[in-house]
Amino acid sequence: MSTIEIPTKYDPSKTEDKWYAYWMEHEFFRSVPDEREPYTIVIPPPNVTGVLHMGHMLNNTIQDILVRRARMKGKNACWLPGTDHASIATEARVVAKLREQGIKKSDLSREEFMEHAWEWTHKHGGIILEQLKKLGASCDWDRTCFTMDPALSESVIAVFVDLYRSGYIYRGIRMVNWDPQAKTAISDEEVNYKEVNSKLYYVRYSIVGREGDYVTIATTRPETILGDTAVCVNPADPRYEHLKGCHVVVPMVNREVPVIFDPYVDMEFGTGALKITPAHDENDYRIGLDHQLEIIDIFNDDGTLSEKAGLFIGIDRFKARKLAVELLEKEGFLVKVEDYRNKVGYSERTDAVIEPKLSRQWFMRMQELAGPALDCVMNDDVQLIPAKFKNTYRHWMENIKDWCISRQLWWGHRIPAWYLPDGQVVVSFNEELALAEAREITGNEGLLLDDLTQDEDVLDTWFSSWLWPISVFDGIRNPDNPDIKYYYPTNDLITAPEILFFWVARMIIAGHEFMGEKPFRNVYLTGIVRDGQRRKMSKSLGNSPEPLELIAKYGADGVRVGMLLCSPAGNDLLFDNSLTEQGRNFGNKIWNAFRLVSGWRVDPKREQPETSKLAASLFSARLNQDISILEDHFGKYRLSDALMTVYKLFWDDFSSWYLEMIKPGFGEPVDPITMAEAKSFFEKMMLLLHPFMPFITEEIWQHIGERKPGDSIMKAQLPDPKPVDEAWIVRYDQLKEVAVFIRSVRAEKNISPKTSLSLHVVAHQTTYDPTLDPLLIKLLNINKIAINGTQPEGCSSQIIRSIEYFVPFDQPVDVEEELARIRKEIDYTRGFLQSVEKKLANDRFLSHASPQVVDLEKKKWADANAKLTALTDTLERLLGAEER
RNA sequence: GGGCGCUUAGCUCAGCUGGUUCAGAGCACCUGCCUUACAAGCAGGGGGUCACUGGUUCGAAUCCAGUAGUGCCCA
Repeated sequence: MSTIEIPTKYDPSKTEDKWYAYWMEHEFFRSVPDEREPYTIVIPPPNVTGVLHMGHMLNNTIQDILVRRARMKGKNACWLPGTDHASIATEARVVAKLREQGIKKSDLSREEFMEHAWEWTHKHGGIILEQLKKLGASCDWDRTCFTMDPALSESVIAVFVDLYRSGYIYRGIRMVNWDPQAKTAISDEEVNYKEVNSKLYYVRYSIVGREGDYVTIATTRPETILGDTAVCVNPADPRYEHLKGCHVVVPMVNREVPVIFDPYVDMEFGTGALKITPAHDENDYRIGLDHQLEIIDIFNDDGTLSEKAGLFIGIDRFKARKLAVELLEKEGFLVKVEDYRNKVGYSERTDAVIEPKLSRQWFMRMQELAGPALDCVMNDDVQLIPAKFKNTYRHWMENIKDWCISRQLWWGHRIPAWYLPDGQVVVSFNEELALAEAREITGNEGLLLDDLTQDEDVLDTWFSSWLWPISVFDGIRNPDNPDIKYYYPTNDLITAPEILFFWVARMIIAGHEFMGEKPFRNVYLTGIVRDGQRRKMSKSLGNSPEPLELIAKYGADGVRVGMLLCSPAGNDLLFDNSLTEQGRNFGNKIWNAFRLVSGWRVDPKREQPETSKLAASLFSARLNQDISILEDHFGKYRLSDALMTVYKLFWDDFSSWYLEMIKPGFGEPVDPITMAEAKSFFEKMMLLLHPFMPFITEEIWQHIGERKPGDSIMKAQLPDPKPVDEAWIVRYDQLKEVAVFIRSVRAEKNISPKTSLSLHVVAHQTTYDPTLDPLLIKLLNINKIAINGTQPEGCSSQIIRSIEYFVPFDQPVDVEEELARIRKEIDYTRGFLQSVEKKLANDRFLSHASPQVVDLEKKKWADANAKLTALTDTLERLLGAEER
């Protein structure tokens, strides 16, 4: 093959789809339990409503790298994909879509609505997984799961029944975060608090029996005055001592309510008097319970005011706030209004302002279950990467609250609880079993299915995803099946720190509770993808590139490299297109190296030149060294560093050094041994790069050796780390330094690379190793190397590790400049030598420091001393030259 | 308000249990090159009081305390 046939630019669009189809066709992603060691990742299931965004790109690139690497290390790798039904988000989408068609949810029966929802899911649910294929994701697609698949749904119901029967699940009245738009309770974790500009209204309440006397309270929510059932002050507050036993009149509704005393009230805030609305504030509710206050719920489920409010009935809460302020002002109760900044909770799903609301919900007791889940993270049985998240994790687990698991929605797993006519509840796997149980507990054999009413609510989506690593292998229903026994516990979980608590922690809890074993060994927490201004990338901000367009422009390999270059674990990554550009450029570099090698003509009779033999020894040593470094980086999940290691290995050591060393002269053929070595090195590097850049490496791997149909780089084994020959590494580094010296001399003195130079070498207090001389001659256009001869006139010199190198040239030397440079170096070396001598003369250093450190200092002294001698020699020579 | 983390080159970050000439990498920048794989490239180069102050130590970017700035979690 000649270079003319291969284009000079690599075009990913010509290879990526082709190889993905090939991998699929040959089922290389498929995993079936066998005798090999398993390596398992379950995907964090994206929402069915979702489309691929930059966060997914990062997250799935990392998963694919780990899976592909494990596969190439001989493990039976299984990456299990799937999606999540996302109750609130999906239901909101479906409701919105129906509304567009003029259909109201309330006009539909539950069954009809579910049909629409399923239709929507079937149409859109798989999109994101299809997009992942463009990225090169090597998931076992045959195992794709959905949280509402029959098997997974049954698992969820079974777990609910089990936990109910063992007393962990209960029904209770609590203050919940109510989303009036979605008309459902949501969990604490789904509330985003944002700081907003609001107003603090000062309102006075007249005191019963004391005409003209008032107590003034401050509130940000004057509309909730309608639900006030007390005014509270701190018992230690002297300003309000006289109110003991008094009642006040709630403005607008003219309700008489007591003044109560509770140390909860902050005397510094506002006026020190607090209005109490037990139905609409968590703390007020608690105070209300303590003081046995009346509870008046003034809101409907949609956030409008209810009849209980007495005023503004049917009006939205924000509109009602305005009206309340107007009314208060008109009636003379409004004292003043101040600007105020406070934090307001918004629904993560609908962005509606959360309304704290009392309601009857299903809860799960968490404290006891959390114990093992906390321990296993603290003792690294489950390892968090980076470990800094252990602190946050502990803090949360030690203060864990009961989990509100019911949602007032239709889309999701309906709570398997049935109510009897007398209000009793039975929890069971299905209607029939529930009926049987109902008959048993009531003793009424005449009960019929129609007498039972199933709970209307569905379960929190996390109540199914917390089982994900188990239920995808059917471990809840069939704990002894071969899949769960083989793949569980999984190895790595790759996810975002944002869901450490409400997903990761709960999975760990579920793992211990239902499997008696952690669900995964390592949790790699990725950063958040941000733009250059550190803003989170989002659709609404419009600052996020469209992932598929990026892939089309730079290739999946380029995008993968770009994502990874800026993503140390746990750190946010500031994404910029220039990074993907760097990734694309790297692909092009690989491509052109391939063009070069594949363009060489082999002459089978040609002997291998000494230079190529040396080059192989050097590169082989470096390769082995980097393979070990890679092992280390992967072991610590430093994927960015791992990539950078291979990046530099390929670009610098392989392309810039090795290929230049073995490159045949223009028009000349290459010998068969060198060609074979070059191809073998190239192939090894494709293997090392494959997890990062699956497509280009497959393309080149297929061309660089003899392949049969069905062969793939995916099935090849990664090279194992071998002992590194340090002697070659030392020679290699010395060679590089000498080369840089000679090149900079050429650059400074404007000497063309075509002009041949001679090199003079003087070894100071050491022996010169001439092994690599042939390479110096070839790489740097040197015509001869003179060792320890007379020092030539008119030359540049440099000392590299006690060896002094001289490059003579025809032009006159600027002696003054040389002298200044040498003197500067002498000063520096003297200073350094002195600091070392000071250490060595210090008894306390000698007695405290370890022997290795002392030896090291002695060696530093010897090296510096040798260098100083050489520098002084040079100085004297230059001074001599100047005198003449 | 409580808890946790961070601050190293213009940018993004490494720097493991204090000890090489320890101050690093990539990108960006500057200079010179269309050298027969690659200008999506090649060669060379500049750039930092390791946030500040104090302490421990023979020795501190590294350990400790305080200060300032900044971020996250919880309330």
